Amino acid sequence: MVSNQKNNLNDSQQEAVKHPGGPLLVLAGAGSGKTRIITERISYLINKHNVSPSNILAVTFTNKAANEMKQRVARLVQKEARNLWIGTFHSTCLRILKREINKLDGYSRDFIIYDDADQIKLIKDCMVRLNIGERLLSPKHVGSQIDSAKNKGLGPDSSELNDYDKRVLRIYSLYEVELRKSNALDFGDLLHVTIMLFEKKPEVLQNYQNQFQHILVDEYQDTNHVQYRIVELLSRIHKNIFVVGDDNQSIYGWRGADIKNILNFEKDYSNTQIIKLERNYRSTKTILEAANKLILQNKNRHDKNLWTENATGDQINYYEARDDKDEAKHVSSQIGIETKNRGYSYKDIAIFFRTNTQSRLIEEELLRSTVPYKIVGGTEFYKRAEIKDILAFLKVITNPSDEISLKRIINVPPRGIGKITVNKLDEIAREKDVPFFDGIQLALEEKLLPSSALVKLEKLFNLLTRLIEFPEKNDIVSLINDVLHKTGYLDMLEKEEERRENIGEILNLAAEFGKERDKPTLNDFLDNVSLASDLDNFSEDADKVTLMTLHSAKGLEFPVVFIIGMEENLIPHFNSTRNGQVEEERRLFYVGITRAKEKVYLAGATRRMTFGKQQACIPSRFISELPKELIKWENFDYSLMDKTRGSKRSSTKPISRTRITYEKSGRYRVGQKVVHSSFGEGLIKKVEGSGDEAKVTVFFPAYGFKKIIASYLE
DNA sequence: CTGGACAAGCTTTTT
DNA sequence: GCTTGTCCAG
Repeated sequence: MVSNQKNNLNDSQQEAVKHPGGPLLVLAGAGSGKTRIITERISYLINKHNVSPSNILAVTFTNKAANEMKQRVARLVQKEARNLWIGTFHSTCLRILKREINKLDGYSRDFIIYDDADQIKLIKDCMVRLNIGERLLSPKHVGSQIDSAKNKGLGPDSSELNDYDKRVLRIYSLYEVELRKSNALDFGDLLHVTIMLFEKKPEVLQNYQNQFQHILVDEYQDTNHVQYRIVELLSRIHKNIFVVGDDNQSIYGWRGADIKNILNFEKDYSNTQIIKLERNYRSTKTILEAANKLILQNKNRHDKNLWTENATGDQINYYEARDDKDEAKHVSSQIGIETKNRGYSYKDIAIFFRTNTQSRLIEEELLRSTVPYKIVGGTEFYKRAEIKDILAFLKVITNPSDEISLKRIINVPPRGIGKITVNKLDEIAREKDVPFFDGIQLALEEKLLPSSALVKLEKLFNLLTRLIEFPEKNDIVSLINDVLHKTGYLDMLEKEEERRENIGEILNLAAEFGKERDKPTLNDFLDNVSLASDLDNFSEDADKVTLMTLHSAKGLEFPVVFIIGMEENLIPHFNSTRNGQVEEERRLFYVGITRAKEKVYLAGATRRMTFGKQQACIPSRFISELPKELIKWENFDYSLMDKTRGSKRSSTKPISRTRITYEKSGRYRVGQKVVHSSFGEGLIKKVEGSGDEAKVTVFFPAYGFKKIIASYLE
């Protein structure tokens, strides 16, 4: 938080904090003190209006934001802030379901949560059973279809899913049956089943409606339909719904977030008051002006005009790198300059990118130049095989019905139970209509398998039963240790230093969890882990450069921000240009720029390794949407004018390929009509160079003049 | 049944 | 370039 705002709220902010009640929409621009409004509002309600903390529900978008909010409120409030309901939609719904879900037929409170990897596995199993080949229908696609149905609150039998592929619907139906059998909920279920509960058990809904006298929602622009309904249902009695958001920062459309929720708020709630926060306390005038001009290109938005009294500050730097390696070197050397000559600490600096894979080269370069960094998200800790294995053991222990987890560990470490045995067990379980685990027991009792298999299965069965009977009074740490030793998992990792370290990390997590909770149960621990993400462990204390995706960057701020990969097909991402989601990509870039307090560095490359192949790239259209005078162009024309490089490169390539590109670029001449994948149809105005590196200047009616690498044109 | 060798497919973004 | 899946010899 910027110091000039530390103690005093401005008029609009005060108006929001002291809002008398009823629906309120706070349209808060980037850096206008959004989160602060919510914390101040909560403490105002508690301190000045004597509202009990347990009657307040505050929903945020990430666990990190929730934790931060809890801490800030705790500092402002005398009373027990612990009773506040602060969390993400998912964690809030989880909390409700853990108390109430048994009131719904077919659900029990000791359910476990399936993450998306578990979800995909289960979908694959279902597809095999339904004889639907993965070639015809990708499980991932099916998964996103199911998610999107759940985000709309639609079950597999819903008539509103008529336009869905029939096969997807059959998979969805079976998938639901299997989820119930495994006593598991997927991420979408946490919200979807909560709505079902509220609809089928009005008395449960009423309890919560009465309890939550005040509901506050942060990042309202990112709510999807189910989330919208949850909030709407819960606020019906007291109608004190206080939402804060910025439509310009809506970046989760792909997850079902509906920007209409914020655009139509005043239509949805009668007597809505709207307050706009347009003063930015974060960024320099330069950064803000660039961001404002950029977002002006979007049609679908509330009118806002962000302004600041901060200094003008430095120009925005744009560096056009030769290739992705050069880009990484540039970032790393600029970090060196900023820290050594300009007094910035490593923790003042962040590097944002569109896709997680982009981080690798940067990491390598930072390692080489010994710049300390931390990476948020990416190949997440919780996705590592050894972590998933241990968690699978724990899930089976707390919930033996969990088929996906049981199948994961049935032969880990290798104990001679292979595919054939598993398939037979599958058959047995399905024939007798019992969960997979009971199928094992049945096979043992009735000797339904060859004795060699039965011996191995019995060993495993006894091992698991012993672990399941592990007395509750023992803590989770010793349970994990027990799993590690008795299953032989630790022996298996004898030579795998890094994996053992990760195992150590999960032990630390369990120990910490044990300390935090009064009576920590295994099930709670697993819930906690399922909803946790790397983002939560992000700590501002360590003096390290932060690396993360543009999506994870939302809600954060840094004095110096680097955004890399400023190229067409990366931002806007390839998939978004075709689906007409360019506005959302623009908002994403907007989010990135507005994280910066003082300096913005943009970088893009003319060549980049994708799929293990060098690919030509052209600058992102968003670069040309920034006011030219605010930008310091570094190296911009370098790649276009450097002729030696072009000949050098083509000489290292196989002759046949060079010849082909020669012929291709030789096709182009001034006045010719060409088609580009992103810019559409255009007219050639100038041709420079030849071969692979030929540059063609093309006029596109919608985008103006562009210099393009010949091989990029159709 | 295991493990190694090879092929295929793949990349948005996250709770 | 990396990860996951498949095939085959042992």
